[in-house]
This record gives sequence, C-alpha cells and structure tokens, in this order.
Amino acid sequence: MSKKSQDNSAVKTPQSRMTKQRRIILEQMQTPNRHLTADEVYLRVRERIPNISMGTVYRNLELLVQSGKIKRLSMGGGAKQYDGGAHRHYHVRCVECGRVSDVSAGAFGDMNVAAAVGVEGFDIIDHELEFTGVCSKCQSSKPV
Amino acid sequence: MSKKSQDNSAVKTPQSRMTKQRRIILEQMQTPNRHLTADEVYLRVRERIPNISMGTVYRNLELLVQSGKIKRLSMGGGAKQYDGGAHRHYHVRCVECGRVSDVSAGAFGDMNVAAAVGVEGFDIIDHELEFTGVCSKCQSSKPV
DNA sequence: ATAGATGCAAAATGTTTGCAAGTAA
DNA sequence: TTACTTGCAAACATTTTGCATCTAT
Repeated sequence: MSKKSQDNSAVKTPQSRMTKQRRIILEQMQTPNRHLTADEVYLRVRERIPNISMGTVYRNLELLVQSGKIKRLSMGGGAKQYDGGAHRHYHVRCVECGRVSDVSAGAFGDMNVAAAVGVEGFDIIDHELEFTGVCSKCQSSKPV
Repeated sequence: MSKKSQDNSAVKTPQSRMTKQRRIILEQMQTPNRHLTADEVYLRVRERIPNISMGTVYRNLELLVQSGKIKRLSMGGGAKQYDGGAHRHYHVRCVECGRVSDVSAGAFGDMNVAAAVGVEGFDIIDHELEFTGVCSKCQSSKPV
C-alpha cells in the first residue's frame, strides 16, 4: 500500500547547492560502468568520502533523477507490480499521481524482431516498454 | 548488494500443485483491473481466503511469473537501479545472471512520437524499454 | 505415502525521514 | 546569515525464509 501524498502543486523548487557529496555521486553515475544500485553508488562514493551516509546517497540520486541528470531503471514507485494481462500491451505511468494505464502495442512494430538486430549475443525472450508522462487529470490540476 | 546465487543449472523443475490459494491468486491477476502490487493481491485474495499469508502470495506470484502466466512490471531484481548514461539507449537484462547491458536505440524509431499516437490524454515525457533474454555467457553454461 | 504448499513469524533488504550540526552561496 | 545539506540512527516498507503442519496427487 502506502500511497504517499503526491501533491506537488505550488511547491517552490528549492535552490540546489553543489556539495562535494553531490558532485562525486554524479561523477560516479557518469562513469562508464553504470547500472548501479544505490548501494553500489554508496560503496563507490565511500572510497572518496568515507563517512558519507546512505541517506545522502538516496537523497542525491533522487534529486539527480528529478533534474534529469540520471534515470531510474527499476520503473515505477516503491513496490513491484504484477500484470496478469493476456494480450501484448505497454504501460504509461503518470509521474504526478503514479497511476498506470495500458498502451496498445499496435503502434509499435515487432520489438523483439527489431531487438534481434540490435542486440548481439543475447537470446531475446521478451520486452517491456513503459512511458512516463502526465495524465489528463494531473495536467488539469496543475497550477501552471 | 545481495548477489543471490543464481545457478539454475541442473535444477529439476518441481511439480506444480493447483492449490486453492494458487488458483485464486491467478484468478485475481486475470481480472480486468491489473497492475497490482503483492500487497494488493494479498488484500483481494484475503477476501476469499481470510487467513492466507503474504509469504504464500509472494511465492505464488513468483511461480506465476516463472511459468509466464503473469509479468512483473517493476523491472529487474530487488533494488532500484540508476543509469547515468548520456545518450538514448535501452537495456537487456539476462534472466539467468541478472546482468544488464545496453542496447543502441537506433534500430527502433522515435518511440515518443509513436506513443503520442497510441496514448490518449497523456503528455508523454519519456520512455524506458527493457528486453529480457539470456546472455551469451549463460547460454553456454546452460546444460540443455 | 510423499513431494510440494501453506501459515506464521522472524529476518533480511531496501528506502525514507527526523533532527541537530555543518556549509555553500 | 540562512536555507539547503549532511551524517546518523531509527522508522518504514517490502520481500524472503525457516519450520512445523497440511494437502494435492
């Protein structure tokens, strides 16, 4: 459960200060080997700032995601979600309210075939495509 | 962290018994309103089996995913992952070892444009595409 | 009869947050 | 000076697991 209140309306974006912690976390994220978990970031950054805390890592990763400098791979919010749908379809997740809607897969070609071309060495089994955006409801409730 | 040992080689697939719990969980997952978290499944199933436990729900969801009857939306394994990559690219995740590799986005058209067609009401911001498959390393280490 | 499943509770994981102290601007 | 940040620790949330008991086959 846990429906965090997500009312971002009228929230003045705070100033961002480039602290040593934030700078080094970002540097790590821009390193060739990406795909890091928060814990991996923590371990790497700790080599340079031995007493940095997990809280700081999480807070900064979140800020970096919001400012578009990095992306979160594990989609969606906190808990995993399961989909029992039968037909091939994709998802759109509203960044404001978190609601997930279905997207017909029709408009997109056969992705697995396309993948077979682009992905060497892998035996492709399946794929998942998720869009993010703002749903109509949240668009209208946005102040500006 | 937590690198669960993932050596599935030579693991005889166990018999699956259709218990009441498993059947009802699957029924719930095939209901129109999908996109459920484990907790939501738990709450729904509990209306029919009041003393079912979360452990049972998790174990069955996992089995249903493995047998392909449902899919897990929040991609990847346990922890969220962050990607600091600059250029547009997608990911392939090996179902055996969990390793994530990049896929050039070139072979796929402009997905956000295609989405604008298929997705009504949403203001599309971005998208994430993840393939699953078996990497070459795991292909060769598979017994059969 | 017996391999598989369940319920329960505890443990493990992963993430968020309150607060006093520190620091960039 | 003053918001924003940090480190720390505790609180939360989510998922996994050990074990005795139960049950589909």
